Amino acid sequence: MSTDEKALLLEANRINYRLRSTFFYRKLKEYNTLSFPQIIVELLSVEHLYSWDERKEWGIGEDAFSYIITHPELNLLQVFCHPKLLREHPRLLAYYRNIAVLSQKSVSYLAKIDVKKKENDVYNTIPLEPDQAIKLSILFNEHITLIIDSSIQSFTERELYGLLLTSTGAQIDGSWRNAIGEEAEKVVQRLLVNEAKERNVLGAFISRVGTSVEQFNLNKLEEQVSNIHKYRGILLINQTSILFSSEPDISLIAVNGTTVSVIEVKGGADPAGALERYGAAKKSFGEARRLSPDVPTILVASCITPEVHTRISQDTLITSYYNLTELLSENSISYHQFMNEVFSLLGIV
DNA sequence: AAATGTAAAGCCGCGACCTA
DNA sequence: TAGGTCGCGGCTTTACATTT
Repeated sequence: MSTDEKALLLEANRINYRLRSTFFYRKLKEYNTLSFPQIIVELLSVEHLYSWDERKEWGIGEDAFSYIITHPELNLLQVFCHPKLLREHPRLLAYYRNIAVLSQKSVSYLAKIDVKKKENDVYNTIPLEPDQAIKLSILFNEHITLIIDSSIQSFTERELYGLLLTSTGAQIDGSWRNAIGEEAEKVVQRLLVNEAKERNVLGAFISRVGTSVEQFNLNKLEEQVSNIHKYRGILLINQTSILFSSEPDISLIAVNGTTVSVIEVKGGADPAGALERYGAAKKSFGEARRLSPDVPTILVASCITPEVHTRISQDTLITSYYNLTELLSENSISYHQFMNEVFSLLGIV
């Protein structure tokens, strides 16, 4: 790797990790994680209105139960999930799930229940069915019982909140991984739209909702480009179009509706993940080639290791490759190469 | 038949670990 | 040490089912 490339990579990493820091902070607020303990404390005033007689059926271990009930600062509602409470306040699903250190994905695997919608349901419009409340309580309580038992009579309130936060951190991390890929796709989409405008070939935007189109209007362009997620593509004045989707991320569509080329964007910058992203791109391109055997495929990736580079250059599945970081630097050679390739595939010189 | 709801599969990757 | 491999997170799309 040249010193230039090293500097480029370093700068890209610096930007990415700065974004990651603020992303975590933003998500922590968005998930309302810190408000849960307060909500629980408020509920403690009605704790006597909840019976724990059936605790055995709810997955609560007897040792853990007696430990909590005799603990000076921990309360039952704080630690164990009560099915009635869960039905009354479905949003607290997120609290008990994280106390039990279960991911949304794990709950969907283990209890076959999609908790995401219910956790985000601020207005309590989605009811939680009785059997679901029981099922979830059992799962959560079994896990928190495991944790308390493993602590050997030393579990504290601070540790309880520690669990809440670490589990939430894992969730935010997963969300971040999505955001990386999404953002990289959008970056390339915006580049294409702007270039289309520069070349005076931008005809209209295709809206994601319904079938509406928005005629190209210079005054609205800036807003449209910053809200690129609202659009599923653009129409060009030579009656071709560029479509944004997933798998492939971007498709170039000919006058007759056939796909002239597919573009896959990989935003991840971690060298350790280079081969994996290469594999993912191959998978996407494989599908495109299956549908039309000779279609040119273009890979845009942030980080390619030497090993992956040699594989790409020998791989007929990938027609051409561009470095995303290079593409983004002002007036770079690869930017022009990329744009020339894309627009000539669309019949624009 | 159209609209809406739900489950499954696929996509977005990272960090830890391990090896050449 | 670089980077290949593994396992895991969330989110979106797709396929299928159900309701209107």
